Amino acid sequence: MRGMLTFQILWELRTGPLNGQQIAEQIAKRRGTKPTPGTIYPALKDLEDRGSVKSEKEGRQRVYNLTEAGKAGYIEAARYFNQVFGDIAEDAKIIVLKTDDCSKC
Amino acid sequence: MRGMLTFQILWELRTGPLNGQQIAEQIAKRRGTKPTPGTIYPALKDLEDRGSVKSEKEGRQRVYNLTEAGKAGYIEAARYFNQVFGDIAEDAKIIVLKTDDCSKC
DNA sequence: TTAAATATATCGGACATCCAATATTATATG
DNA sequence: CATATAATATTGGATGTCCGATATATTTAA
Repeated sequence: MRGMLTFQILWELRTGPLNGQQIAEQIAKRRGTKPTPGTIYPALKDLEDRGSVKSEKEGRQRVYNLTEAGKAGYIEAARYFNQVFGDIAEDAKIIVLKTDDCSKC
Repeated sequence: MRGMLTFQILWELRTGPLNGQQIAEQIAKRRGTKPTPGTIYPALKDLEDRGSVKSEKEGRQRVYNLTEAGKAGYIEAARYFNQVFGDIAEDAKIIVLKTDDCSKC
């Protein structure tokens, strides 16, 4: 699906400003592997070019924040995600619950 | 995200055999636009080459079914999806509920 | 002061998605 | 029988993802 990385970045930024490496670490927590700089920085640059995030350089770190447009875009993407994946996500959750139960037997 | 289209195809096939156009229509129901032949048939061919689905030609239709490997692969992909997107999906659902409530005010 | 570590930034290449356009095959309709 | 429709199949191009490698900038450690 297109746009899933940027959607995840917007999701991470919804709670407050983060720098590039922090975003990568948050994504790593969920997906198990840390995205490399070659993944994170072009995506952040693209989001900034499109006006969804704004960054401020603080020393060697660049801190990223959602803009108003970014918040609106995140909500729109969340609605679309729910529309496309809502049922799929429910099934996935059930599968995990069933599989975990079985693995405890 | 990589692999999301094939994950959706496996999800549609989990309930029984479908042909290419039926799969496209099921995906269209959720995402609002119907994938074109250029999207569906290469993806189905790849899934068959990898042993996740098996097809049988019936007249001008080719009917696709999950294989045992496909079922296992679907469960694995569902677990990964839940791991990466479980929290995101919950938030997306909350956003939809809140936005729908507001649009009714 | 210098070296190491951290953070950022870029680029080329590979993979997956997505489509438009085109072609082929098989069935339905006139 | 000829035409239209439906389904499949393929290809090239564009977009997004993802990475490894490399380079630059800044802070920290030796």
